[in-house]
Amino acid sequence: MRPHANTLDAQVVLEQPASRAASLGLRELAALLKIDLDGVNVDPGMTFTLRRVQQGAALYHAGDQFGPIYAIRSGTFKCVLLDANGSYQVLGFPMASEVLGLDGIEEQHYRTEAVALEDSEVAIIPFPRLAHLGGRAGGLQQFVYRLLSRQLAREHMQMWLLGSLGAESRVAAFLLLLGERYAHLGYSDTRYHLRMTRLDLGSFLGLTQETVSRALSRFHETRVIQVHNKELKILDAERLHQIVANARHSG
Amino acid sequence: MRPHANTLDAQVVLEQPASRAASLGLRELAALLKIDLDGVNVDPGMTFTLRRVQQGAALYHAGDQFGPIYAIRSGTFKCVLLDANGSYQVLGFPMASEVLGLDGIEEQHYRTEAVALEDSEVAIIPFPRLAHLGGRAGGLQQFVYRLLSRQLAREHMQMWLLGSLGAESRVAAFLLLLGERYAHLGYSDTRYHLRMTRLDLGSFLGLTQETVSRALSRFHETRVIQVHNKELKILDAERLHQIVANARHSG
DNA sequence: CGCCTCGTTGAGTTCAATCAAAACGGGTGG
DNA sequence: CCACCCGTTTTGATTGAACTCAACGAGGCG
Repeated sequence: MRPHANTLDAQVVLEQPASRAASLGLRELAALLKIDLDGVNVDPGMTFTLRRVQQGAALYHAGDQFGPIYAIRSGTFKCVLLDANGSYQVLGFPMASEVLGLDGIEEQHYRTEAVALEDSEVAIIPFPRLAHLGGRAGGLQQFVYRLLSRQLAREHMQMWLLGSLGAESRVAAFLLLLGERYAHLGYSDTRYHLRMTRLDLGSFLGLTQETVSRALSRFHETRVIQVHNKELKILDAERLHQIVANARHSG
Repeated sequence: MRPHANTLDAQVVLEQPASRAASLGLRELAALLKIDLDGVNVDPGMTFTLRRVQQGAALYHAGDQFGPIYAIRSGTFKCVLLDANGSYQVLGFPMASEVLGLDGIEEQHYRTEAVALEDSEVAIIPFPRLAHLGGRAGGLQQFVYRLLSRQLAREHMQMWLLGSLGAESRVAAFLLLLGERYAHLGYSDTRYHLRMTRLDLGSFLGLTQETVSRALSRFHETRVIQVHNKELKILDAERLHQIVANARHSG
């Protein structure tokens, strides 16, 4: 109908015998994801169930118990991070050959919501089962999975920060997050050393060094923080949280 | 000297007998990374070498052959994405208990540069060796590693886009990237369907729907693209690339 | 047909970048 | 110890880009 088709047509599967219609072999999955399995001994009998998702439906919701991850066979999704107060940040538009649900590994529940933008089809990859395979090295493998997942979650927060906060809110959020990280290491969360220059901080926050400096000065004047060079002390964490909540385009 | 110390002091290691000074056991590493290994059978003899990095030195450079990943034992780093034309984007400031180098797995070379912001210490995790463990399930494991790594690389690009491009550049970059993704799936890279609303696109790009719409209209007027609702055609990809190069604060 | 969401366009305003210059701080060498 | 230099930080004035508010047009669906 349209002059150009943009979906991997579901017919491909539908027209196959019914017995094969609802699953995918490991090699097919690897081909779909463009991952090379040469030299690896794989169980040829391993199959992955397919699942249809119609337009507007969510594959999983934020906060759902972590289960499988999903390889997209056809269609398009949007991945959305939902803020507490109802605002939302789109993190990406995964399409065929990409994977959904990876960010849930560490916390054991999905952190985002995946909504189909058109009728789509995904292969279900039972991640938990996968992770328990691999005998002696199994522990190490999970190790790394979690590290990677953690990193993903961190970057999602960063995208949220860059995508939906104004300049002062970004600086405020950064100060609070850095405090949390120091607290996690056993240090004070209200008094610490900024180890980076204003320029680096600006680059990280998507701001110029002047804007960063001005934000810090303003916070200092209003007694929210106390800052001298790289030495920083948070005086009113509550106010910082309020400033973060005053996002720019977030209602 | 300072009223509050913010570094995990290197003395902790230095003061131990020399034979133990330069390495870390698996359980210690897990503790450092705050990862639970309970119930997992681990090789207690497995150790990880420590490495010092002094302030200003790079642990690895962008483009280096991928080797180990690094767990930070003490200190602070900055992770920098270097653009072709010299501009740079800071992706994060990893500290103790976090991990460096994960984004290199998929492409087999590090995509970022990790510079120490203070004298620091890292544990070397020989990732390639790790990935080859795990017999029958080894293939699947690598499978997932790559997926995660890919995702990380994608989000780094997104952070670069949000952090250092102006509104029109963001839209232009998005259109080109989407074209590449469609090309990767075997479709036209110059003519495709936008499956998301302007609102979602705006959220993703850190812009309002109006700004997105205006950018598209402008591109349409100047014959760079042709757009009607969600139907899109790129007429002058070269010009789009130029627009992306005209970043806002980029060097 | 009427409703509703989505998209476009315009006018006015705000916020952060830019340009410019001065103050500061740490390090070096006289 | 002081003078100097460098990179960093701060502050000010101005500009411009993107947001906001508001209205209208177009398409989809019951």
